[in-house]
Amino acid sequence: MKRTHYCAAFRKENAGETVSVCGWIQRRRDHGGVIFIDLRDRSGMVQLVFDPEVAKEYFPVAEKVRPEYVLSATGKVSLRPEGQDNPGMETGEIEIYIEEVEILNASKTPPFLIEDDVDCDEMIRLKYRYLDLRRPQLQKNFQLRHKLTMAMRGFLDAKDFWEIETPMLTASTPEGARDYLVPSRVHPGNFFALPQSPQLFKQLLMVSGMERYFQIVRCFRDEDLRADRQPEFTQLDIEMSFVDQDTIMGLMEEMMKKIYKDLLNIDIETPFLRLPYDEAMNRFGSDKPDLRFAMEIKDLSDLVKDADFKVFADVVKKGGCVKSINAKGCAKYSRRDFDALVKLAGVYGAKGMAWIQVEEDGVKSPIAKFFTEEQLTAIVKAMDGEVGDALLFIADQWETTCIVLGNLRLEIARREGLLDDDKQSFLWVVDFPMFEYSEEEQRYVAKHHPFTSPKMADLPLLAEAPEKVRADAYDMILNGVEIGGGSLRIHDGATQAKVFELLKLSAEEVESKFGWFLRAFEYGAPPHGGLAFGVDRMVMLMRKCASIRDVIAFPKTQSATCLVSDAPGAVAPKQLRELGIEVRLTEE
RNA sequence: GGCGCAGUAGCUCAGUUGGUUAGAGCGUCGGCCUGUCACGCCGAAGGUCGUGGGUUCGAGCCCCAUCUGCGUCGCCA
Repeated sequence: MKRTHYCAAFRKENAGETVSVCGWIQRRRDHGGVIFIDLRDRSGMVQLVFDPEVAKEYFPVAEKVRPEYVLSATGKVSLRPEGQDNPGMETGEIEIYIEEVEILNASKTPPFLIEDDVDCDEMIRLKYRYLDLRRPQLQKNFQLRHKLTMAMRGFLDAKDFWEIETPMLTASTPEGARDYLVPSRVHPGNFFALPQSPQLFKQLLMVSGMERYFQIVRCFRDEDLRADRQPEFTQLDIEMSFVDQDTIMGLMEEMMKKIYKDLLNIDIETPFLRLPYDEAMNRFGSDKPDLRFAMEIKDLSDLVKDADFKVFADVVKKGGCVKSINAKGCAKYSRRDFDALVKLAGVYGAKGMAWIQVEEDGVKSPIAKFFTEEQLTAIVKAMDGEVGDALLFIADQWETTCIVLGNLRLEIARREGLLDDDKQSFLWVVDFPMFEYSEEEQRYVAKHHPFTSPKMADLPLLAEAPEKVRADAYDMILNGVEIGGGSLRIHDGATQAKVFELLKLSAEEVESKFGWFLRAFEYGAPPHGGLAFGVDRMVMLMRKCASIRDVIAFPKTQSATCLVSDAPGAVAPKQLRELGIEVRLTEE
């Protein structure tokens, strides 16, 4: 078997060369006397010509082969006859007159065509993933993914980082996502957990004096899946000693700038905008705002608190707020459209949604009758409402109001085509709250993780007003997607103890769950911090993929199964006996 | 766990008010064809209508349950 070139390597300059190519048959066009075969490999396609006068003994081979057969072919690159160029093909100016061909393997008829525009049920694509992956679009996704991780390694190596591996079989820790567990045969009844992230180990590496660490690492979280969430996913995990927040963020901006330039030839502006969490929520209704478009949220509580509209007035009285967005040009929406938006608001917890359509002859609104002319004019003015706009209102507790409007803002943007795929809107969201109160658990829980450092300035608030304590935490956002996040870490035992106390973790619990980790901090832990990027999400954004499954070679379905291997599956009774495990399925 | 969409030939889909033998395009198979590139022409094969139950003289279609895939809320320190 010979191979001198990739299929897509040929241009008219190659005419006259004798070459050998290998690949899969894309399509065969049999004209009786002459047969054309499009041969595909990783690089693209080239047209092979079987002419009985050139290689008579191989003509029967060309008659026999079918799509996805694997061939090795040798022949002479030739300019195509006058007028026979195919401008839609990279190699459309030439073709290869085959002198010799070998069938390296036959193929069953594939269940679907191997083409970019296959319109095929994803279940079948996932079952035959190895065929789906032959499609050029998916191959490009993995080529870029490779280039991305290579670029990350190159950049970080140049900045004195060391790539160090951490355990996959590790300890289950409370807080955070549900763990994937691995039973121990040697210690029946005991379990490892697969890492949700290498968080604790990378901090130990800082105690170890590694100073600058990174790892491109698989992480596991046993939670429900989404279009951008898989139970196993890849992080670029980074940690540094002796740095402040600005140093970390500046370095990461430099990395993103280089990656986008080198891989996509896109220039991105640095430094990125730094938006405090409160401001992100107030102006955009999200802790990962999409800043490719404006449509900012405005607070109208003061304007409406004395109006006759009880719904608004009561919410404000109870400490909530009334906020609004201006959906430019959406006054044209039908009652049906507004009802759909109300329904959407309900999904995110709103009890209702009010709206005002600003029209030539005044405002039109189901709630107009509750307001005076002056009040309506003031509201429209406050929202910069012009004829043709629709103002959407939500009245609720602060967080709900923000989140609902944030999602309405995105929905309007989608409907109105405001989301430009070619725009890269990077920013940092900073100053996250350290804790949030969990109604379910009746206690405060860490919003990031319990090793995140509170802001020094907010330390006095730790005891009396934990919800007001901000953390030295930061998320990198691109086009409304959280692509990375991290924090400075607590490196002194006293602060860490206070945080655990606030999280209502008893000394015994802390000792049993984190004792092994905290002990390290008694031996001279340097100040340190870091962050982690979602590699899959970055590839998605760079390749404009709608699904994270398109950037993972063998992804799981929404119910966390693998359709290629049929995992998870039952195991032999012997395996369970060795592990001391008995399976008892509860019948519902 | 909740809400929503989908499941009919290998693939993508159509299928009327519940009524004889469930159709089309692509693909596949066979034949013809020396310049196609989604080649063309002629012919053929190919179906548990996701699964189970119910209503009915009769169900692809109506009802109930269930499975699978996708989206989403909860969840994801």
